[in-house]
Amino acid sequence: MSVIQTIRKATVQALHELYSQEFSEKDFQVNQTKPEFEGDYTVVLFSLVKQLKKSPDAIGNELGQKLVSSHSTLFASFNLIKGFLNLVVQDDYWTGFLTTAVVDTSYGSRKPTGQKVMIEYSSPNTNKPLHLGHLRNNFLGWSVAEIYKANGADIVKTCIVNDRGIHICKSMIAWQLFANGATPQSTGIKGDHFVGDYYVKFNEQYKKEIQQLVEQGIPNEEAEKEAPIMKAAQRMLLDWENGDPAVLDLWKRMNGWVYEGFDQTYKRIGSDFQKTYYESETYILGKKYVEEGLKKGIFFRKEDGSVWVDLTPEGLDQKLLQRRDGTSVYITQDLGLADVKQAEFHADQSIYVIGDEQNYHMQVLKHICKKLDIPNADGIHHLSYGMVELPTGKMKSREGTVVDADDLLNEMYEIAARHTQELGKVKDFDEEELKALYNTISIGALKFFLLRVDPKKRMIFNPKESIDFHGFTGPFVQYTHARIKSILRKEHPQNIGINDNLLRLEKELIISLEQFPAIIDQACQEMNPSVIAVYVFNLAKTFNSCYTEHSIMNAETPLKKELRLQIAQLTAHVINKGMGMMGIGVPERM
RNA sequence: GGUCCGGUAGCUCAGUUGGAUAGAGCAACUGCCUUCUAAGCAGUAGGUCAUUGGUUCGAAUCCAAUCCGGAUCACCA
Repeated sequence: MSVIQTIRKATVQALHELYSQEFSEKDFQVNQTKPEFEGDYTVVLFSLVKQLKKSPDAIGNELGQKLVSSHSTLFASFNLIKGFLNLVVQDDYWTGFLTTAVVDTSYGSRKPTGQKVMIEYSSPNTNKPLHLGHLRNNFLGWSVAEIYKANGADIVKTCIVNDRGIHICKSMIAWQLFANGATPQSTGIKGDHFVGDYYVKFNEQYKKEIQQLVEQGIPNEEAEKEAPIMKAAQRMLLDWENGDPAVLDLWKRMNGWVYEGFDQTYKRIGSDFQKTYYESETYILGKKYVEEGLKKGIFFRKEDGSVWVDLTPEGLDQKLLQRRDGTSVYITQDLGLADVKQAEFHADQSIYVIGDEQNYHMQVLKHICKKLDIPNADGIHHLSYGMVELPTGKMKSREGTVVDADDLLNEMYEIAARHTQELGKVKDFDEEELKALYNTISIGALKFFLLRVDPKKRMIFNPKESIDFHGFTGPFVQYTHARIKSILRKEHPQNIGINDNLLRLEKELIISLEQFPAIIDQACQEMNPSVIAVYVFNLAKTFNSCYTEHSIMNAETPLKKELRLQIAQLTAHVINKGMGMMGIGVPERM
């Protein structure tokens, strides 16, 4: 049990014994004591005043004495300032925690709870390469999965690939028209970029054709429908749905190119999935729910034959589920997929990592799943994240204002390499080691940058300023780890018991280390990796202060040295584990 | 127009079961490498927590109204 939990329980009991009334942990607050006061944790007394009809000072004195006398191994003393009861925890208690935790190689991981959690993320389209927005999605999904794992959950990572539809047909048509049989192999262009280029070409040609038609006096709206290249794309979509072998063949070929490209990028950023679903295989699945919903009277059919669900009682609108021509729409596919996934994995919780533009859609999906009695529909959760924007505004692929994922990764790599060389670091690394280090640093900087912000907030990325390697960044934390490892290579702690007075920074570090499991828990509850990022940064900062202030190798006494080695070792472990939950590696040297 | 989300230092962001004098990083300025890695440390400066009112011992945090920004409400996905 954590210190703060112990204090809460002890306080409930002490209050009960003092005043013969029932209390719960919600009747008062326990916070970490502000640095300007003496103490480690603080019980806020104001909320007890009404119930006890006593002054805060009176309660504080009685409670403080009671706590210190009944928990003498935990508390050293207390002091009382304006209704705040500051408790000083025994140094022995902290060092006792330290010597136990430092030998626990799994510190920070809970035992398996049996809870099964499905996380769907990434979900790319196969007509263009990944961009910065996808990276935020990937990093979030992967990280939340790791956080759940650390909290004892059994995780299934899934991905739904949007491999069919008009957007793919656009790339296909443009390739037929303009490629002259070129391939990624013949041009040396990465497959997903290759296909994406034809998507861009389609839009250029489409624009031209619209303009020509408009110049012929055709209204803009009509021109958009009548442009030959658009009509060709629509025809191709029909041919695809009718199973035209030539179209299917081209489709498979071009998707294959894209997957090759995606695989490279996924490998580079460390994304993986246990199960990948393809929309081309799942898009018809929803139909049976339409029938079922109609039978149960949950859905209704309008005069034109289209099928709807009425969600006005839930405060939403009516939603279309099947077009009048009998084809299904986006949400219907999602219904089918939700059920298939559930049948395959029986998850208690199903998390969808999707942009906040789909908040409404996901709300509707959950309501319908519940109405249809899809198992564990209550466990559906939309992990909604904000868009990544440029200083100039939203990224738009059609206008070429997207930050491409591969380009960005390459650029980061170059910066990491240049920066490392300028600092004159690791002169004795061979080429392979250097490559690995530049990768670790650049990917770490990028992941940390995207994960340190609360997912639900929109964030701004300024490519000009690029990403810093100083301050609240991945490399800062990685550097702290490398520093510690440099010491531990020279000397390890003996892992003996410690009985020594703690200096301010030593104690601050141990307190922080002790909070790690609670931090993981919070990050898990909130599905928010930024909680980990902030924590790990603060830990590293405190360590660096301590490092400069108090020498480890030349400590005042052998016992001090042992203490600081233990702190250093546990700090390295927690940094490693915390960064690992964000998919960020930590180097031994940098 | 309805619904949802956001507005905290010049910039990027922390800070919700309401708690002590609102915190980091970047940028600016001042110091610190003959001592465990200076991708570091110590310090200075920078605030009407969008605005107004309310709730109470106490509000960046809760409530109401207003202003600003965004998303969404498609027989697109």
